[in-house]
Amino acid sequence: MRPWPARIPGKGIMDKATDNTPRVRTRFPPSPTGALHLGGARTALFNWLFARHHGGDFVLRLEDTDRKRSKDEHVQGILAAMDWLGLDYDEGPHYQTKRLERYRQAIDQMLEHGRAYWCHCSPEELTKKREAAMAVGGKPMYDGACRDKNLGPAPGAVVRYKGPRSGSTTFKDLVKGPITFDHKELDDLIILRSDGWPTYHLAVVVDDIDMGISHVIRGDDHVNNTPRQILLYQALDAELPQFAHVPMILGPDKTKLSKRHGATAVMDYLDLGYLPEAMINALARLGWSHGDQEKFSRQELIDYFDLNSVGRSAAVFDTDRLLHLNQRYIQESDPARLAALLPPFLAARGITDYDQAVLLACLPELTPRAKTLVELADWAEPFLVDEPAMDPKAVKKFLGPERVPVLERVRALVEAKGVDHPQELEQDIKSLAGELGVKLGEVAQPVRVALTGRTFSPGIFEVMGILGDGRVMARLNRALTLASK
RNA sequence: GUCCCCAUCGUCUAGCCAGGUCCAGGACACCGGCCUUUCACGCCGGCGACACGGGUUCAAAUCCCGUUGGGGACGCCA
Repeated sequence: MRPWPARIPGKGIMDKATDNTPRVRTRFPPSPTGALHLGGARTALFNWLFARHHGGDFVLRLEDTDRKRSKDEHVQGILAAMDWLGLDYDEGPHYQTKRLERYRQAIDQMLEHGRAYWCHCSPEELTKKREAAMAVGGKPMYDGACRDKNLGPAPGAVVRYKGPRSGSTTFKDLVKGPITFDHKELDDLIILRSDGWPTYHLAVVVDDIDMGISHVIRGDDHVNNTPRQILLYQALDAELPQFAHVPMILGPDKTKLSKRHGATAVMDYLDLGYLPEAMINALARLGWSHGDQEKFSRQELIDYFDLNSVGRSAAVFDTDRLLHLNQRYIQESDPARLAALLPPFLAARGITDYDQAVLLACLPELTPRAKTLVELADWAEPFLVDEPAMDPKAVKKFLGPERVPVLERVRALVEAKGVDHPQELEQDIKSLAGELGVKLGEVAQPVRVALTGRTFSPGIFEVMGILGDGRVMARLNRALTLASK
């Protein structure tokens, strides 16, 4: 039995007066200390899907209380990545740095109720204690030195939450089931830093309370934080949201995905020639499944997504699967859209001035062959430049003097009939091969190299049709010159 | 070290909650074949897993316990 209704109609559809079910509201709270990476993107996607599935709201919040590492360029990058993936938000972005007063007020409230206290321990002392505890094989926890000293504010002082010393906290994780932590495992965490800014734990809880978040869906690495945060909700006399912890995304070596695993930022994949829908699909299937279905449209994802189908174990991000998905999405993409996406990839190869009509015409022949936009640009190159680069190996093998007679016969055929009727041309060239007593390949390969400079390409008759009489003749002549010497 | 979590083909996973229909299904990758003017696409086939040990049961991939292995968390980062 799900703790929330299977279906909550969208905004304005249901009469609010009769709807006493709290509205589903999820959030994605990245910290702008780096680019949006795959794990974060998937967390964002799951929150987005959950909200969309239930007709609720998706809130974006930038957790920028780490004044040293937060950078505006990173918030721009994160916003761009969200946009690329099509993860639109109903609210935000909110910035924690703009809510400082509210955090201080919450901390004051806890101080007044005796649920927090000032601590004057120095970072150095704490580090020393932590190391000492580790050395003896214990869990490095704050020993509560200032807990009962009744200290007041002072330069360098911090505020700590005064947690229970006994008992335990249990929460029902929507993905993992019930999880219990003994309070003895928890120490008095800092909620206000000496620099006057709140810490993550305090800010996240206050924000989620204020923003009416109903479901906190986040990475596995936060399970340990959950009991501490639940205690904070209670210290603030607030209602608890539901928690769902999705498993980590691992690198090929099965450790937490990080920069050393290569392309881990979402936007890396834009540059690598991936389509956002392929990325979305791949991310969705990492840890979540819907029977044996592998490929999902955005709407299907929204319709089918549910936390019950999220797996409990960590998963390795498999770029081969992403690549395969990308290929399939490219195959079914509208040529016009692909043509619009291609310029940067073409430009990377020095192709900036080309015939748009030719691009559009060759795309249908190219999409079954390209797995990425980078590859697609590579396949398109011979069609878009005046004189395609000739692969030396291909020339050596197929454009020697012995090929001159064949090429001349082909040139004569093209000259006589043109390339507007590929089928007829195909028949003629097949007859030619028959007449010469050779296999079609003996004719086709030299022609292919002549036309594209490479030994592989779409069918040569298709190539001719796309190139048109003029270009075909020019390339045939060029090849003949090359073969003659 | 302590705490928490996890455990089905190389990888992503279905099946597990409601035990038998599973000598475990799909997908990616890989291998072979077909198609074929090249390269692809497509199609057909192959390889390949219930971590281990106990228990419960007529029956366990499915339930319980333990072991082992892996991951995560232990910050005035989030």
